[in-house]
Amino acid sequence: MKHIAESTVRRLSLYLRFLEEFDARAQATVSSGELARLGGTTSAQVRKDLSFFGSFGKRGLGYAVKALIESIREILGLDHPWPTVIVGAGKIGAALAQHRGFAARGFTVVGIYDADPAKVGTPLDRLTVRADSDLERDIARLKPRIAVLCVPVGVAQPMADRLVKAGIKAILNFAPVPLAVPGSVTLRTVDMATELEILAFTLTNTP
Amino acid sequence: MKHIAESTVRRLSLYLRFLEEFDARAQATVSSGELARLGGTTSAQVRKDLSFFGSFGKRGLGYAVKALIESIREILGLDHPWPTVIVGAGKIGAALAQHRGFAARGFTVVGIYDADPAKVGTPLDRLTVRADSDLERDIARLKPRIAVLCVPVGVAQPMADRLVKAGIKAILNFAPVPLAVPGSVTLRTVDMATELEILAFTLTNTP
DNA sequence: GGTAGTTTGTGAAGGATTTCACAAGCCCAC
DNA sequence: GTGGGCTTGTGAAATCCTTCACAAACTACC
Repeated sequence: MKHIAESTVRRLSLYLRFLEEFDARAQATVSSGELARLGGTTSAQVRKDLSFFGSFGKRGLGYAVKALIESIREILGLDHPWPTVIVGAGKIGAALAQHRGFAARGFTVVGIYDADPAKVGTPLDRLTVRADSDLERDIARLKPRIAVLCVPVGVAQPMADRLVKAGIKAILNFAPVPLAVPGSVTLRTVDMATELEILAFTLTNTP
Repeated sequence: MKHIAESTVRRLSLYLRFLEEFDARAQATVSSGELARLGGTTSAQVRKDLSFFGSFGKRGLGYAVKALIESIREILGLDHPWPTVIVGAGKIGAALAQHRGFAARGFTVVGIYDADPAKVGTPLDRLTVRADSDLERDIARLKPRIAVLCVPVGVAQPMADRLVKAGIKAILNFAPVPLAVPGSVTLRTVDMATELEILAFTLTNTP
């Protein structure tokens, strides 16, 4: 398949949110213009984004909300659950483990791990923090393909290496350090400080 | 000034990290190639990024680490502190309030607020959760220009409106909903579920 | 002082993404 | 069934971002 820009995928995720809201309000169809207005983009952009994957609308009418939800779910791979592990049960890891939004989208947290014996055993929602030495066994058993990495900077790279070796195929990294992973593994780093710095830059450079 | 792409600013933030590491190891100069390798980009990109703001290197030699750190700090606006408020003392808000990386970059959290009386008074590091009714007075007094918004989806928009009215100029939004703010206010939304969905898409669409 | 070896800064080229603009298709009313 | 009013899907144009490639400038060493 042709390469799809990340910005396109990000917008599809956003459209999906809006569509679910429309569905909740029992609106049956929606136009590219409506989705665009909500998403802060243009109707042409919405149509182009969808057109990479097929033809989902009806001219003159717009898109059937329920059908488009199904289609986008399938495009994003959300038509089946994604067992996920969280590594690091510090403040951020624990917060994410209890985060509603993940489960709602099919990212089932099947385990949260920490190297600190003091944290092991802590209950978090329906989970209990487990020892990081259990990671390999649990990954082999529960077959999560995604890991959310919330460990301190110093141990992020070795832990990423362990996860890759254990069979993890995608890592969402919250440690403020760029990680090296093999090409067969997908990596995304979310760095809160960088986001604030972008804000600071904008404030500094706009009159 | 000419418009600068967000990707450029994001990379500058990254270069700054590397430069600080080089400085900690007492390396005095660095080439665009070294920065590029660490950052997963090309040396031409590094030089182009910097060239938007001036000419910082010496041909044949590279960049003086300490001087470039100073220059990038100034470009990003990190040469002075940024008082910041966190709104919402739930799991994510509390985690961010205690996050080391913010203070390290000059984002001083001057207050954390919540509407839930049960949370008000909770100590977090050197701060105590305050009532959200204190927001307007505190913003007027402490003059933060940046707010980190960690409230539930349902109240995110009204709270953003309040913050804007109170004088906040930039919002980092963790609520999974796009907010409307006036053009004079900068907004960034970080949506964890979207990040996971991008991973899911990649896993689904790579052989 | 001159030469070899680096590395920067930057126009120009190339590639990617967004926007434009319009034909084609659909519904509804009559 | 025909016309009017919408809305999609999509090539083409425009814009934005990255990579290329090379002259200019510096150090080191003889």
